[in-house]
Amino acid sequence: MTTEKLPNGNIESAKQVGNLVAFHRKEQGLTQADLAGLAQTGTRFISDLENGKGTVQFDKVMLILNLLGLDIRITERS
Amino acid sequence: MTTEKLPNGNIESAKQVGNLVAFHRKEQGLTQADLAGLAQTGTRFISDLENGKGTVQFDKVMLILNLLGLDIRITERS
DNA sequence: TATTATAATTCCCGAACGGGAATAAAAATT
DNA sequence: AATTTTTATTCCCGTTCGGGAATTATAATA
Repeated sequence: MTTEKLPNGNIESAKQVGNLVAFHRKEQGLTQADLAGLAQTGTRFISDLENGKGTVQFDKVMLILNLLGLDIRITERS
Repeated sequence: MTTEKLPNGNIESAKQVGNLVAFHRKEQGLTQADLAGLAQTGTRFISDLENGKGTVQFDKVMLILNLLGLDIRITERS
């Protein structure tokens, strides 16, 4: 897997979100199966998400970010 | 339509995103058809999104936010 | 209030999500 | 290197998205 830098600024792609999810999941010592269990979803969804699949459902993404203690903020472009 | 306050802080629901989209779209003098055209999608998707449908596709949501000049930022919960 | 513009809802339906389970691949640990 | 754990990929298949178009409802303007 190509190690990509984590986005410090704005999110521009689903792949960046996937990287964030994978990073913070591991940071908390969780496997994909763990996170899938917490989110009441399947491991395939977690895998898809972490690999940057853009067509995943929006609310599921929000749920995962929430479970990992990540906040989403939307602001006007400066 | 119930006028709801726009979220100043973190996004917690798809409905909040929908409110943001609707607000900024109108602010820029765009109709749903206009925005749908820009995003190469249909008016039904815009309507669904603005009404808080959570199962819309993640990358489409990002595209719309982008087109409206809105930035997405994901940070660790303080 | 009448008229017009905009938005929401419904229908049909092809395309694709996503769960579960199994397998393959990759990573980690000893 | 061998074993074990974790992750990725594939399959089957029910469910649902989402486009287009038409209709209904709502909002806006004269």
